[in-house]
Amino acid sequence: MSNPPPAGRPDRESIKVACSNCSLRELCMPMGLSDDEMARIDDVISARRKVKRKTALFRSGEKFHALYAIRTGVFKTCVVAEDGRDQVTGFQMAGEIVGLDGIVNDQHTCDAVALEDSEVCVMPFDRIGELSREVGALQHHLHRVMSREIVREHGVMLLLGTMRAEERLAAFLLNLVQRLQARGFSRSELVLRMTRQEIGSYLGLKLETVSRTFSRFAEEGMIEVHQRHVRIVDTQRLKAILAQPGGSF
Amino acid sequence: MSNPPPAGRPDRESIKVACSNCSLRELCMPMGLSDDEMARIDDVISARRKVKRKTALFRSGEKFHALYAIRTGVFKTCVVAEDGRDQVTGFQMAGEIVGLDGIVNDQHTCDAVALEDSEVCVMPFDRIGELSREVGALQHHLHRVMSREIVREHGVMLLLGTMRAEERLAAFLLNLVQRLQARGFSRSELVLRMTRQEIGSYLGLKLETVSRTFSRFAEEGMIEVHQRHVRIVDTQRLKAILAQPGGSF
DNA sequence: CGGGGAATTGAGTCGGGTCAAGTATAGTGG
DNA sequence: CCACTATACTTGACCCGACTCAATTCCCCG
Repeated sequence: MSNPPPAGRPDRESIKVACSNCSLRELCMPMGLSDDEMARIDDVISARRKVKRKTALFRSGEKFHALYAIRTGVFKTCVVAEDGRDQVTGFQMAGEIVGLDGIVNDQHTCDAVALEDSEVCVMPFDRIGELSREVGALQHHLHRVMSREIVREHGVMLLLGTMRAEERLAAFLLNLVQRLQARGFSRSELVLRMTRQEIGSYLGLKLETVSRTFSRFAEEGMIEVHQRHVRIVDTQRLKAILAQPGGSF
Repeated sequence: MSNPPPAGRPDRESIKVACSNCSLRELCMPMGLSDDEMARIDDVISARRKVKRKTALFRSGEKFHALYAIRTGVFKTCVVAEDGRDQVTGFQMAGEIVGLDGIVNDQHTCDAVALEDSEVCVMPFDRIGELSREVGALQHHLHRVMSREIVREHGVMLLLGTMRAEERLAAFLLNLVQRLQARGFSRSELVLRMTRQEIGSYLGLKLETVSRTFSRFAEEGMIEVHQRHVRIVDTQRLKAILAQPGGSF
């Protein structure tokens, strides 16, 4: 664990990360930085951290000291009430940032759990704060990331507050596939990294309802489902579900 | 409207606002600032703006250029889907900040509508950005405000995703009265500034359900309801509703 | 190859939605 | 000041979509 890496073969855990040549740069970093600015940002990213499937990157109650940029893998974030009920608040993938919830009270208020073996960049928050005071683009970028999260959650509230089961699942699938496509994956084929239970928690449904709704979509020829493998056959019809409810107002 | 204010009696619309002696300072500003820092923040708050009941402070689609700190009154924020469905995403009162959603795309993504005649401080966002680069406390404060909003929305997602109607309304009332108490109002008496419809939208319920649930609480002697006047008679029992659902997992 | 979590499917129930009627309250204009 | 209207609220009856409980089936992994 704390042994020095064998000579000639650097320990992957401890080598310096370089945003400057990271393929996810355009996903999690501001655009149009000078070489100097980029180098200083590289300097802030202190380390990578691997997180094995089903283990937590952080848990509610832990002290907050860093934001995390996901390099590979998928996470879920979830909050739990005192009585034990829990709610998945989001699924995050490569290039997305987790940990923003911890800033208010210097303490995480949700769990971030890897759904598959994953790797993140650790970005100590005080360092980010310092640097963003000097690099305006970084400051603005951070504000945008937080604002984007607020807007995303508005969308989830709309979903949870007004949509029926079919609409929720359609919205979920379309959102997932859209984000995957932006990362170079297929726009019709996807592998769910989360269980029906977790999808249900996110969408405010029971796992049986999620399963049944998948089956109904499949029956109607809109998708093909084999366990966690989903193929979207008719994107248009899936989108049309979102516009249905009662024919506007 | 654009007439110069009569001499000797400054136009309340145009006079310089001073955070430094605002009674809401501890609600919407960072603590422990030097006089100099405070003066510079005063300088950023460009103006106040009055917003009449039922009119919008900003609307979805409008260009974003400022955050707004509420001085007096109450607002609701709501998002609307393409098909016209809308969802109230929050109710904001004195000392709270609205407009954070606009940062990502330089454009507001929700409406902020006054529920009673209100007044806000206009805080141009580029000025905030500049100043927060120099005043560390302001920078951190802004981050905390945004993070707090993210955490609040997590709570709403938990409510919408897992709670039954009674729990939702109990949580809503307890939250409202707690925030009012923090502002020096009674901890048992409150006047709702929003309709049953709006409460329902926020809680993911129909207005009839909200009304029925109020009536049930009243029947059971936990609250007294006369239209928008609510008296909380038994806070403990109201809190107990939140811990019920099935007796933990 | 066997064990166990995950997923599917069915039958029955119920909480909250829908539709509708009736009442209270706040504005508005005469 | 009062009548009139619009809007908000309450309440009842009925219905339906999602939940509950339960029984299999399907894989994935050791």
